[in-house]
Amino acid sequence: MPLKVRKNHSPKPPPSCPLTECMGIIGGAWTVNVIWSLRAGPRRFSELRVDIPPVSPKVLTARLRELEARGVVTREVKPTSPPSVEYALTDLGAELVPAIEAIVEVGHKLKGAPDALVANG
Amino acid sequence: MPLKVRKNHSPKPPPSCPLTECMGIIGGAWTVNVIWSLRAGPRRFSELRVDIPPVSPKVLTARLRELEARGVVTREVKPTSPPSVEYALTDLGAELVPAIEAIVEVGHKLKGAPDALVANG
DNA sequence: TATTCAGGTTTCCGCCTGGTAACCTGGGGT
DNA sequence: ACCCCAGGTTACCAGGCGGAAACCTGAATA
Repeated sequence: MPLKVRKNHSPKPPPSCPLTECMGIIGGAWTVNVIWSLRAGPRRFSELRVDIPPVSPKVLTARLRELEARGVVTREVKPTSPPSVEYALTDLGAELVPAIEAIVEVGHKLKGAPDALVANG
Repeated sequence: MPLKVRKNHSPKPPPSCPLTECMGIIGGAWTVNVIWSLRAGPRRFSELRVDIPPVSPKVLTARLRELEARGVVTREVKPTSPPSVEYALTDLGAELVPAIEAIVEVGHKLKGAPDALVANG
């Protein structure tokens, strides 16, 4: 038996790099899509699910909670029946929108074929 | 025995979303750091390793190959001895720099504590 | 002959991430 | 009495993704 050492041994080397730190957030699956979806105004949980069909409720919840904890989005429960929950970008979150716009822009121009590797002399 | 189905079954559902597609690239570990490191001019493999100490050669190679295949960086072998290899951003790659700048900007302002989650009623 | 140096490649292995599916809560409608 | 809806939560599970370490090539240098 090889003795598994838990990796939570020390509190973790600080990223100390704002780039790495921020990528730790927006790097999660569907995170940028959520922010993108919120750029035009507040949106409810189930609306986000429609905007981003492949996201599962589990992951969507996880992303929204992370973004809320980091101050990127707000969460507001409306006392309707059934209660609905609105998510919106904070000012901080709004700062990410131009970044994501640039990413989308590049996305449009990307060559889609990783197979192009083999074809070039 | 539960019958493992290979996932390469069909050529893959097209991302069809430029955002998701582009995140597929820059989402890889250290990718943004590489682009960030190249923003001020061309850089050799071992210089990048110095710029980004925690990156392993395996991963650095993988990232550079991907970025090259997608037209984000160029790779040029200089016939010195030993031969050195210079990587540089393409025009397309340069488009990502402002995006990454915005990400860095947000990174500076992020609250660092995910543990803040538990403390709230 | 051995070493160094650049720029990788290869193998192995563990973790974390994300997908799937089932379940939950509470009020309102019929 | 029952179901539905919103907005989740939970348990389980696979595999991809990245870290670590060892190895490789060819020319120049000691």
